[in-house]
Amino acid sequence: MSTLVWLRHDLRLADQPAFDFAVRRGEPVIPVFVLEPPGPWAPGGASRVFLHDSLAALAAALSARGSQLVLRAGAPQAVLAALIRETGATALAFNRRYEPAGRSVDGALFEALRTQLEIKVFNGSLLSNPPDIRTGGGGPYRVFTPFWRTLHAALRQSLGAPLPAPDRLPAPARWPTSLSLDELQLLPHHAWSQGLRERWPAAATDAERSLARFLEGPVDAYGTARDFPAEEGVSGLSPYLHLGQLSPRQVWHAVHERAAQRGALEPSAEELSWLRQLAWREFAHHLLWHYPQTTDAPLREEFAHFPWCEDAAGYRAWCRGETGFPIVDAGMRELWLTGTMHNRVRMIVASFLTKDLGLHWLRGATWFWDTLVDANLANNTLGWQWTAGCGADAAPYFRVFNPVSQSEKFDPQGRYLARWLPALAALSPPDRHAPWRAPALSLKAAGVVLGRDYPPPMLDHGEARLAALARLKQRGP
DNA sequence: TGAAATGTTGGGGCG
DNA sequence: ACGCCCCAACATTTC
Repeated sequence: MSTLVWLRHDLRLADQPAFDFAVRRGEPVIPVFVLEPPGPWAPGGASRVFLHDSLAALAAALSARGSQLVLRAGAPQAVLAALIRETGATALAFNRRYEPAGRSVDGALFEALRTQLEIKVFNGSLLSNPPDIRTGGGGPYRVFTPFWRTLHAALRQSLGAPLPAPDRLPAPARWPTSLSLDELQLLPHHAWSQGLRERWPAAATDAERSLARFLEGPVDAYGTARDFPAEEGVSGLSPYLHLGQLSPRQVWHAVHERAAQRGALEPSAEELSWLRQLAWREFAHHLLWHYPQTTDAPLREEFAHFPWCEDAAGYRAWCRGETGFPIVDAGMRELWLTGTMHNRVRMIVASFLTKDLGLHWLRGATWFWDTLVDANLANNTLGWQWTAGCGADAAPYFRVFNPVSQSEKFDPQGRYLARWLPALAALSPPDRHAPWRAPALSLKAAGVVLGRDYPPPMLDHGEARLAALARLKQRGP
């Protein structure tokens, strides 16, 4: 007699509906993580590293509460069926996941095992269950703003307080065998991952600390500061929201608590502009739930046969941060070194890939998938389709970012550029945005030789923009 | 959650 | 005083 809790994107103890159910049930609780065989959109390199550290942190938190984390590998249905036999478990609890591959695994597993034991499925990673948010006509939303209005109204009605973490988890008399964390082989053999491991400590307490820091002050300037990648203007919570060190409900609740503490009935405009970003995450999952094919296919039909370019050398330069456009290269190097990129810069590099280089948005999505610590299929899909213009509520086709003016506008002091492109740090801030335009004397004084210390621009943005507009204009059936 | 081209306005220099 | 040009600053349109 025991309860299995199958963990996936909910690696925490607080506000964890599956754990809450299991503890209330009063029988021994066996937390288990199953490393699944690779399939489409299986976690990429950076995600696996973060998963490794996250599992280690969760195991530590569990053992501090008299429990353990059981690690297994294989197809979940077979693995859990075996575990049920070994432990005599009478119930299985887990929190829903929303990406297509996970849904089909979970659905088949539910049907196969439901006759053997009680199975409870909860919502642990979203503020709302996708099928519950509907337009007046009963269909899914495809535009963000009306989605946000409806979601906000629904949460005002029904979102409860987060569940407390259990003090202790009742342990079974005998623990089932577990693989060691190293046996999951989530870490690469080379040393690349050290930077991102330092940048992203993986415990739930680390996530809570980040949230607290953000609510300490930065949230009050979020609306404008969030656009400046050199500032500490964003929360940096996305990896934790992805693996579940923090639940969106905890975040929502913390903001409302903050407002209540100063006697306000509603969050401030700045606080709301941040919660709005959390709603974009909801919207992405809502779309992926209703349009599961969009991980690989454009949501808008007229893009099905779009003439994307082939440019292997261009793609390589983009990936490596060697395009010669500093804001693009700085972002791509931040990504490689830390496993994240500031959101403003994500839009700029994505526009460069899909518009200036004309490459298929899936090329970008795939690279992000492998390198982002916060890689999340719903967010990644929405973001790339939005930029490419083929998604829901997408950027109009003519919206092409100018990498130089964006850099001048959002990194006016060139501090972000200098941080990630040390070769340009000796240039005066105005010269960093477009070093090929800098006076020869300035380059000389800074000891910068284009082509040696930093590449010349790989294309002419003005021409690339016109070519992109021409391709986009004549798209369609 | 763009940018560039084009249009409009108004101040100032100047003959 | 007046008309003319230039151009910055801002607004509108177009891609």
